[in-house]
Amino acid sequence: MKRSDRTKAAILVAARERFAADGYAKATIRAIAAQADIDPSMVMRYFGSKEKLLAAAASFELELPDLTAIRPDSWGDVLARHLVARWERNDTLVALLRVAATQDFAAERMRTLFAGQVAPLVARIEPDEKTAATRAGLLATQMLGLALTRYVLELPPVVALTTDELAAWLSPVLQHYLTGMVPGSDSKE
Amino acid sequence: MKRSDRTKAAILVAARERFAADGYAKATIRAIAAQADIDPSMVMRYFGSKEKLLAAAASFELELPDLTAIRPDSWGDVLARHLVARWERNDTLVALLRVAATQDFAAERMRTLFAGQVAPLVARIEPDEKTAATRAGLLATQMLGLALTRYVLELPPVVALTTDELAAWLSPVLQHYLTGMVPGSDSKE
DNA sequence: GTCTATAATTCGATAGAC
DNA sequence: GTCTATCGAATTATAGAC
Repeated sequence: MKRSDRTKAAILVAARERFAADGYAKATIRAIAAQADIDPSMVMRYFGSKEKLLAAAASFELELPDLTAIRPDSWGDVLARHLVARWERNDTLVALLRVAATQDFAAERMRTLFAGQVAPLVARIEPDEKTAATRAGLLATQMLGLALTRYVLELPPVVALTTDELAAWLSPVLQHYLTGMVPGSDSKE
Repeated sequence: MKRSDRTKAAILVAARERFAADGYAKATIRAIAAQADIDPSMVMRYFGSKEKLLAAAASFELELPDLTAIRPDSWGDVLARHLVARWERNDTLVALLRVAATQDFAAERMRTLFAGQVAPLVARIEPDEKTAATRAGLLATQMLGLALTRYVLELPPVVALTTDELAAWLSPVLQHYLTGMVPGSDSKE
């Protein structure tokens, strides 16, 4: 374990915090370096550019549960609990979300993350390809909407909820998106 | 109707478009002025500062329907149709949402808009004050999540949905947040 | 009312000493 | 590896000519 590795790790931690708190433009390399207590030029030396620094700092795995190993009627419940727990105080997610609101390359990264991790999960339980993509997209509207209102906009009533209450409210919604009838054929899940 | 009024209106239109497309930092006064085909100094003359320009450009009414005039079991449906229709191609909303992701004063504005327009709507159909605030907050997670994924992140499956399909999917979710049982007392709506 | 010129900052990135 | 110094570019905002 070299000294440089520890320095790089410290930079990444500070970068996540600054990007998550301030977004891309306001999170300056100078501010990130100051928080990591190193020289700003070291950031450039190790990561090449600000954009590459963000790419390194905002890379992560959702580590979604395998729904095929679970009873279908508890999919929403399991997924809600998992995501709420996994996202609580997660600078990496908030950093990516905040930056993606203004930087195209970060939004593209978010789309890639969605296509690579959320869509495949749903594809394994929904045979129709187009329907699977739709269900995954709807899941994203609710989950990213939660992250946005709770961690970025910080709407008071959303912040006030406990993770247990959140999971309880979200569970039937995710279940609806995963198993609900597709509009056109009318019925209820 | 003075020339100056037309100029101000043109600036506001251009500002909404630039803020909605680029966020706060990248939407420069120069770029906004160029799009409105006027001199950058005129923007300062009329609005004083960039922050005041955003405040003027991102002010709007949600014009939510009065749910007390509607049968309770169609609340979700009416609200879903209304919001989906009202938000389609709405630069003002997207501008505020995008800027709120990085600028504290815009996030505060979003919280004010929520507290002033969404919360009161729910308060009229939910007697318990705390529960009403929670329901309103949950509504916001889904509706702002839709705006985020469809208009800002542009997740392909979410963009691909028609407004009718969207309303059909969202309707039971909004109904759940408006009328569903509060976690703790278990039952279904 | 409109525009030019520029002040005052700030930032990402680079060059090079040690 | 680490730091100083600085370049070049871009920004908001202002002062003032016409």
